[in-house]
Amino acid sequence: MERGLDRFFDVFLKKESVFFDKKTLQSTYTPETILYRWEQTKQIANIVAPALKGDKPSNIFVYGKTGTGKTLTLKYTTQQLVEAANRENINLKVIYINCKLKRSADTEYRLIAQLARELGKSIPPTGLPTEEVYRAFFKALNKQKQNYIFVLDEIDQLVEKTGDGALYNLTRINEEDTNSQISVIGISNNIMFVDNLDPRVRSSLSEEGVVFPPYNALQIQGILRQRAEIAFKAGAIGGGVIEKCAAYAARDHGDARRALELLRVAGEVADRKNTNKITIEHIDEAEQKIDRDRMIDVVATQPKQYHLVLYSIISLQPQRNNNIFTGEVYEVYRSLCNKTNTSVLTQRRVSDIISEFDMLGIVNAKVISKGRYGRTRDISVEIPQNIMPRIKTMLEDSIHI
DNA sequence: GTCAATTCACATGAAAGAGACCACGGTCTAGTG
DNA sequence: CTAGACCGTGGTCTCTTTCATGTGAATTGACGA
Repeated sequence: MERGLDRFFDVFLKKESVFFDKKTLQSTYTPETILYRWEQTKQIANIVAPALKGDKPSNIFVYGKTGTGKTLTLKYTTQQLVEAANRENINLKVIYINCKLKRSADTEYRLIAQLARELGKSIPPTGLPTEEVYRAFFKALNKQKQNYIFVLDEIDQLVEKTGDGALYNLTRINEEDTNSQISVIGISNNIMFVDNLDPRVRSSLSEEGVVFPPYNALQIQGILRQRAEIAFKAGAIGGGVIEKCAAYAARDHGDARRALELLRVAGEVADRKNTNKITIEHIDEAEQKIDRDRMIDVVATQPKQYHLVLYSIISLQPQRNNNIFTGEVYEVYRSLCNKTNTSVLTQRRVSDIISEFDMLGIVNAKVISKGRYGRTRDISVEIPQNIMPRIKTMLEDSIHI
């Protein structure tokens, strides 16, 4: 036994890998040059440049689908700006905040608390009135004369969840008598969200707008090549591999992040198969693997009640051949709850849970009208057959059947 | 046969409640000089 | 006298319930041809 494991590790260590340095394929990696985004970089630089003279730059609204380089470009541009400001001895601070991160900045309280923390205040995660946090925040702003740029990533998430109150207050700070001036750069991948904004917030936030169009297939190829040069050993990429990765991603609204992930996983697949060249087949496999892993992960991290609902849907699937209605799901769910001694949620809630599964892509739930026989959701399961057994046992484990 | 009214089975929205978690200020207690 | 334990109040946040309102087409039933 021990000998066998010895050999295993030996083999593992000696095993050739197609990778040279994987990190360039990770989404956190910042390349030295950002491809195909010169136009946007220039625009943003132009808008924020007045900060170097101590003026307040206009607020910016940045829009673009996921994986179009928004965050990357913005981080790069603001970093350059800060460096320039330091050279000129200008007081300028850029604070980047991602509003989507759970328990970090996804509510008004947490956003302001996070900002205040960045300014050196220590704010408890909860327990204080929001006003109190605002006071602390303003005090920190006023402590010294300084210009701030707040970059709020995924700002649409914040507004969707908690309204535009925080933005309203932020954009109004300059009207008040403060030592510091602040500019807000809002990043969103949803254009429609500005429509639901208070008109004052909207006009103030979108003083300037910058749009990040999706990459086309050729551009994605360029990006992949740039990264692959460092990520893989020479000759590790078979013919047509880059092209195929790019094609997959371009089909899906030009998401470069997806393309990079695809390439990385394809490399891992190749490694596992002990080949030293990535081929087109590996990409197909990688694509499936990504989808499967993602779905398994999503299901696994749902809470128990969700598992009960999903299990109800899945157990209805064979007999009803994918024409499952909310009422039926609820019936099964209720008896399941009784069987497993779990508290029963209302149908209202279960209805919401089902639509959340829909959004996660685990089921497809379309609202249909059956005329005289009412309105309901037409639910069908979207879990691929080859991972169904795993999902099922996972659910059964979770709900103790 | 045609057309408007009816009706079903939920969907969808808004508001409020429950419970977990937490800060703050005041009061109590025990230890110290 | 003071530091720390303890408690009540009031705050946020998530998940949930309650109450109210909306909705689209199959069905129904009145009507006229």
